[in-house]
This record gives sequence, structure tokens and C-alpha cells, in this order.
Amino acid sequence: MHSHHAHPEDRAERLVEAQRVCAGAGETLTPIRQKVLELLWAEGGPAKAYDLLAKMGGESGAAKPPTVYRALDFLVRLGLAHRIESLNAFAACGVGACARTTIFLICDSCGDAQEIDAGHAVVDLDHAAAAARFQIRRTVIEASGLCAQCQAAA
Amino acid sequence: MHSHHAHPEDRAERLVEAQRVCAGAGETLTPIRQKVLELLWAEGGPAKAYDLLAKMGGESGAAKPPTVYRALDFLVRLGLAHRIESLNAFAACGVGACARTTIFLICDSCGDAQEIDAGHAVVDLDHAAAAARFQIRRTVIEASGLCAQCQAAA
DNA sequence: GTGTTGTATGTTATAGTATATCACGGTCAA
DNA sequence: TTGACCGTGATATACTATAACATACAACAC
Repeated sequence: MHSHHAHPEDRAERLVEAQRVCAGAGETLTPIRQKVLELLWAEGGPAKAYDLLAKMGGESGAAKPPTVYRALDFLVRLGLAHRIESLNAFAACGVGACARTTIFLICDSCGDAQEIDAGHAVVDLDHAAAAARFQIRRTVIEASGLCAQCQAAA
Repeated sequence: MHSHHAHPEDRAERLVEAQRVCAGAGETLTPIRQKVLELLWAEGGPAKAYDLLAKMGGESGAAKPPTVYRALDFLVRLGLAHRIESLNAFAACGVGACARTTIFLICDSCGDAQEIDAGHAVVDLDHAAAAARFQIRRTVIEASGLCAQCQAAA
């Protein structure tokens, strides 16, 4: 599941890009962080923290929750991944890394999540916030429903 | 906390309105559901399920989690309350009940959440979804940051 | 070299959020 | 009166996330 829509870029290419992003931020893509990022790529869609945890392996038994949560925090902080609030899940950023606000279209049927640029929606949100004199730090825009494929299947 | 911005309407008035909404949907505002709704009103801001649970009282000891979650599901289903995904919290609908998509502006400092109409933002979201042939069932738009008061205080 | 600082990770425990499941009682219509 | 539906009670458990403290190691100043 979630293995459809393979990303055009080669895995090695994305990895180099991710490392470049980290270096640019003065941070390091450590083995653990890289592993979690690759698991997110492999998932190809929303992934739960504990599912990632189970796939972490590790020589001295399984990894512990803080390990994967720290890595996820890091990846989200650098824009390499996103947190999907309405699923309590995480997804690799569809374009490598982005500082932009993105929208997730989450299919209730197949569980996949499509990431699209927020575009004008965020502009309007900024207007609304300005009218309320509210200073936005972070924006979450998520819509759930049926993706094109699942509509066709139904 | 959260007790500022008292709602203009009288509590009894809101209650009648809520009952009307339920009746209109062919549903019943049972004592438990009403109790949870009143707790949300009393809170005046985002409330956590387990905090509500603790305030439920009940003669034979405290209420159990499913009781409050069922009531919350009901209230959200009828538009009498909203779920705030990025807080894992719930809030009474600011206008009694609404079918509309609303935006929450969540203050990181005081924890209050202001509910505003989605307005154009949701139109743009609809456009974006249509372009992806995605059929939206539910929309979550939440922004967090600093409210006007907390900006002034800082 | 020694100490110090900062960052990443390991480890244990626990807090916090949510639902599955089965049982019980009431209402209402067939 | 029986059966379907709904709301609730009750128990248990699943799932999500973080606190708190310990360890390791590299970079740098002295």
C-alpha cells in the first residue's frame, strides 16, 4: 500500500538533496534521522510513528519511542517531512524539503495523502488573521474525502 | 482561564437553540450530551476530553472515557462543537451550531482559540481539490501563533 | 591534555489520547 | 411480544507522545 506514485527522482538523488538541506541549516543528517527519512520515503504516504518505530530494527533490540519522535521532530523542523494532524501521522515532504505551507488531501478510503501547495488559500488565511490581529506562526490545512482513484472504484 | 470573552447570549437561550438543532436532525440532546456541551461552554476555549471527563462527576464515581468521547462525537456530528486537531481538543461552536467550515486561530501563549468563518480560504481549497479531482468531505484549517492580547503583553 | 560545552542518542518510566467489545435497559413500531 | 434501534455502563486495552535522567562523543578554549 502507498507504494503507487513512485517519485520521479532517484533515492540517492533525494538523499543528497536532504543532506544539502541539513548542511544549509547547520544541522546533520545522522544515521537515525536518515533511516527515518528513508522509511518515510518508502512508505510513500502517511506513516504512524509506531509503525516507523517497528521498522527501525536496531542491533540491540527495537528502537524506543523517543528515538523516532526526535528524528521526526528534526525532519519536520527542517521541512523534510510534515506532520499530518488529523491522522497523527507523518509524511515525507513531496518536494524534498519545503518551508512553504502545504495542504494535504487525505483519502479516507485508501489512506493516501496528496501534498499540494497552499497557494491562495494561505493568502486568505493571512488576511483573516490580520483582521483579527493574530500573528500566525504555523498553519495546518488538511482536507479529507475521496481521491480520484477511489471515486472511480466506487 | 478561558473564561474571558463571555458569550453575549444567555445560557438558557443557547440551550434552547441546541435542542432545536438536535430536534431538527432527528436526534436527542440527552442529559449526558447536554452536560458535556455545557462544560464546553463553561470552558470558553479548547477543552481536552479527559479534563471534561474529570468534571463530569456522576453519582456512581467518575464517568468513563467512552462516555465523554461518545458525547463529543455527537456534538461534533451535529455541528454544536468542533474538534481542534492540532490540540487534540474540543470547543463549543462559537455560533451555537454551524455546518460551515471554520478556521481556528490558536494562541500558543494563552491557549485560547478563536473561531472564524473560513470565507475565501475554503473556496480556494475547493478549487485546488477540484483540480486534483479530490472530493472533500471534511476540512481542517487551523493556524497557531500569537493572539492580539498576547502580542500586546509581550 | 584537560576541561567544558553542545548535540545526539540511550533508557526507563509514565502521561495522555482514544477505541474495541460486550452487556444492559428503554422505546417504539410491527 | 418480539425485535430493532439507540443510548449508556463497564472493562480492558490500544495507540500516541513526552518527561527525566544517563551516556557518548566531537569541537573548542585554555
